[in-house]
Amino acid sequence: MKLYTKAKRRYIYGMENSENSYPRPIVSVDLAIFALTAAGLEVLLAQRGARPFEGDWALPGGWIHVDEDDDLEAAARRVLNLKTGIVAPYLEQVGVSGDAKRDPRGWSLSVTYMALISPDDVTLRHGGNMTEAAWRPIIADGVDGPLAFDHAAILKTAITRLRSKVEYSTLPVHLLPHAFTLSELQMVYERLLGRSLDKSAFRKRIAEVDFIEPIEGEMRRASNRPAQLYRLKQVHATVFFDRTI
Amino acid sequence: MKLYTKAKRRYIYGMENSENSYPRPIVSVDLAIFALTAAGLEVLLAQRGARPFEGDWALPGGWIHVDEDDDLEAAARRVLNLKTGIVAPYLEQVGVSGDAKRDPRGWSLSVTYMALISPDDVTLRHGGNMTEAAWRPIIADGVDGPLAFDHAAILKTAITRLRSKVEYSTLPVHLLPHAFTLSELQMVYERLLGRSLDKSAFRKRIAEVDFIEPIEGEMRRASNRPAQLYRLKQVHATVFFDRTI
DNA sequence: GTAATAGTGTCTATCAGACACTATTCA
DNA sequence: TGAATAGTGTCTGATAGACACTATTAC
Repeated sequence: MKLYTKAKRRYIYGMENSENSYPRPIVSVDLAIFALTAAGLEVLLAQRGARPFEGDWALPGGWIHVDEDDDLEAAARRVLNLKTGIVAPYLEQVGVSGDAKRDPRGWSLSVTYMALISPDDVTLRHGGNMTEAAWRPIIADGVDGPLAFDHAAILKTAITRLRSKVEYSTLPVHLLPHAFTLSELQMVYERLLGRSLDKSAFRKRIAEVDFIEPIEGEMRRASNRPAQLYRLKQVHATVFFDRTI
Repeated sequence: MKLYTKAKRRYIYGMENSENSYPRPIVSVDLAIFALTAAGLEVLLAQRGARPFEGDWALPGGWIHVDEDDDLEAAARRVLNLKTGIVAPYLEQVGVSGDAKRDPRGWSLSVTYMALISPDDVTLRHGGNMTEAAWRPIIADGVDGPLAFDHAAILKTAITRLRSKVEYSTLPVHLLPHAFTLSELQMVYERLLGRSLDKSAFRKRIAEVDFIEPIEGEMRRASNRPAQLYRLKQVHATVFFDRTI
């Protein structure tokens, strides 16, 4: 899709410093929202209600509202809240995808954020240019079936990022609700990694990075020994181990 | 800088699916180009020859040329070649910075790439909207003196990314020329980390990740025992250690 | 008491790093 | 031979992980 001839582009280029009339790419913010449910790791997808790719599934996203969003992260948080009702989850920029062909409307950018949420906290919403939203299980490096735009590639990048951080960081804690036990935290790691961990070694590792604290007097009770409930010490500090969990 | 009233924006929003006439942010591609010289780790800066921030120093960058650049990385490579003459160095997307205020011309995005190059390979060039280019030493988390836009923050992110990868990956090899000795590679790590490494342990680590190979028959000669020269096995495969180097 | 899970202690095989050693060139 | 750096071997203190143990609740 060639909007300008080279000569025309050069002319505009010469003006860029005064008025910046250089042709601008389209920019959207898209989210890979992950949750760990009974079915395993899942991602939230939205069915598109408008062209292009009408009826196809895609990562939920939207345009930047230049008069409303202070910055990129604010735009991502707005989209997240619009789709899930969640206000303050873990949100991390994954990267940008941009080329001439990913969107038939022209040269476009997608700024991708990854969100980790607890399924308990979500209220799915839809509207705007999406007709439906649904959780879809992660299989291998993506989901079953095609996605709109280059969202399959974007999702793969986000999954890779998530998996690599599971091995080396405290990031998975954001998939749990506010209060959780050490056994629950260990299970999150085990399910994401697909292997079992030694309880003693796991607790040693968690203790030495010191990112959670017991909630005084609060216990998870069942028909066995009660378990201490923990919470994050500081919500936004992801700690990295110097080796595998 | 409010270009549209809320009502106006909503009207345009309604059209987005047919013609995407939603207001678009400005997008630039900026580079943090690192090299390890006699003076230490340095970054290439360009002095701006046009408003805004005329005369200030900035990361070299440019606009996306929608009729010329196939994708974001192509745009970054074009800018890199324009400034340094280098064709195929290590290039990695660091992230996007975007908000309403970083550029006085309006809501803008900067897609940042980090490049690692060998100082031997560079031929500095300037022209276009930059008057001069210069290598500036990295001090702590940035350079001495202010930078245009939010480039100081962007540079800080790139430096952090580089430092974290030095500890855990084979990435520093890209700061060396095509052929290098193991002692030279170790020195690169030592200078970047600011601490000395044990030769035996270092070589064990390098050997086990298997990313370089000896160049048959080629040796670095001086007035001592000659050293085997090595090269990267596959240029674009950065290997990660499962612990600190 | 039993069942079930929480939480802790100990022992060992492994290995990263310290250090010393040998190798190979030039002058 | 001496100087200088390349390259290798060995030993040990630290520790990750295996495994067994104790603790505390419901019933």
